Amino acid sequence: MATKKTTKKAKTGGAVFARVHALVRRIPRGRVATYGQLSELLDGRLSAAAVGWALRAAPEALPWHRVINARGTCSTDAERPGLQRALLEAEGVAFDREGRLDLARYQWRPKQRVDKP
DNA sequence: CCATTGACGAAGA
DNA sequence: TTCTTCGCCAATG
Repeated sequence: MATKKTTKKAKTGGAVFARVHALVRRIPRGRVATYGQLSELLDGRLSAAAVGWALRAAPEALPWHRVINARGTCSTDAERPGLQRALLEAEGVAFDREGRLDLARYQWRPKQRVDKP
């Protein structure tokens, strides 16, 4: 290997969005996932920020509203005020008065049950 | 190719 | 607990 300028460690040729897309689609209705969680499910090669980038450029067909930050708040409030919260509430997710939800209760758990007493 | 940004996360104050 | 700082990777100009 002689010329190695572009660090293509992982098929970054636009496959980033495709990967995130496939993962977000697996999130069941009434459940949410954090950016960091998605990054870990993606082998942790992508950072949470990278996941956010893919979602921001994602089509409307993608249920991005099920993806929130680690604080349990909607980061999209700047671009889509109230939209993400409304969509989640329609799926049975309850929000706090400060616009936050209980991650321990609504965070999607792949491969395991998600019911908390 | 370099610099800046961004819907993030973790750690420190 | 909240706010700030730094680091993360990818996309854009």
